[in-house]
Amino acid sequence: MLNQSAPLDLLFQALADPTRRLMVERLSRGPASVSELAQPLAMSLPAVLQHLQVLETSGLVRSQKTGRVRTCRIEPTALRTAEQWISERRAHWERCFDRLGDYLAEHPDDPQKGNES
Amino acid sequence: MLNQSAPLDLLFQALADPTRRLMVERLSRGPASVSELAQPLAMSLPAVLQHLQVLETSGLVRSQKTGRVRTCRIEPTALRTAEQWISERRAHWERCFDRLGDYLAEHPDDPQKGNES
DNA sequence: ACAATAGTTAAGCGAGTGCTTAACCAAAGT
DNA sequence: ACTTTGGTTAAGCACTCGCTTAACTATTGT
Repeated sequence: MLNQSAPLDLLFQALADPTRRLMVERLSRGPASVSELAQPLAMSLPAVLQHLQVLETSGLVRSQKTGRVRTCRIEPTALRTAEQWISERRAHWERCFDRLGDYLAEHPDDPQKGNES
Repeated sequence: MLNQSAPLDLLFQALADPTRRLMVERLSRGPASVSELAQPLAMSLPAVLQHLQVLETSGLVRSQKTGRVRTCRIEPTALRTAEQWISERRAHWERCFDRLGDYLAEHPDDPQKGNES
C-alpha cells in the first residue's frame, strides 16, 4: 500500500493492540509515568516504550520529560477523530437503511434468498 | 500477547487499513458484490478477498453467495462496538478533566514546566 | 564519589500482514 | 458443448510487528 501513513491508519493501528488500549484506559483516568504505565503489564520496559511510541506517533498520547521521569497524558482530539470516522459511516448506513425501509414499505414482495458461505 | 483474539483487536485491526476502510465506506452506502467492491481498488481480486475476510472475521461485514455472485453488506452493530469503546474512554477523560478544572479553579498557582522529548 | 532509579537505544528473532501469480471451480450466456 | 464471468484456493515473498536481551545515559538519593 506504499505506506501513505494517513492519520486514521495510525489511529486505528494504535488502538488495535490490547496492551495499547490498556495504556489508553489507564491514561484516560489521568497522567502517568512510563513505569506506572508499565507496572500492570507483563512485559519488559523497552516493549512498553515501543507501545508508547506507537501511541505518540498516532497522536493519541503526548508525553514530556521532567527530570528523569516522563509523564504521559492522553490527547483527546485524536480519540475524537477516530470516533468521528465511525459515526460518519454509521450515519451513512442509517440513511441507507431508512431508504430501504421506505422501499420495503412500498413493495411488500420479498424474493430474497441465499446461502451463507 | 498470546493472541487472545478479543473482538476489539479484530475490529480496530480491520479498520486500520485504508483499503478496508474504503470497502466499509462503499458498503455503508449499500450492499455490493465482490467485484463491485474491487473495481475502484488497484489490486488483484484475491487481495480484495483477503481484505473481505478480515472484515468478516472482525464482524464488520457479512456476505452471502447467491448463484455465482457474493453480496456483501455492513454489520452496523460491530461499528457500534468500536465507537462505544472510544466514547467510554472519552467520558472517563472528560470527567477527569472536569476534576482538574475544579482543582485549578481552587489553586490558582501553576508551577508546571517540562521539555517535549 | 557511588549507587540506585527511570528511561533509552540497538540488534535480533519469530510470527503476522499485504500483496502477488498460477491454477482452479462453478454459475450464466451463446 | 463451450466460453465467459465471478469468485476461490494455494503458495510464496518482502516487509512490519511485538517482543526479547544487553548495554548505555542521565537524574536523584546517600
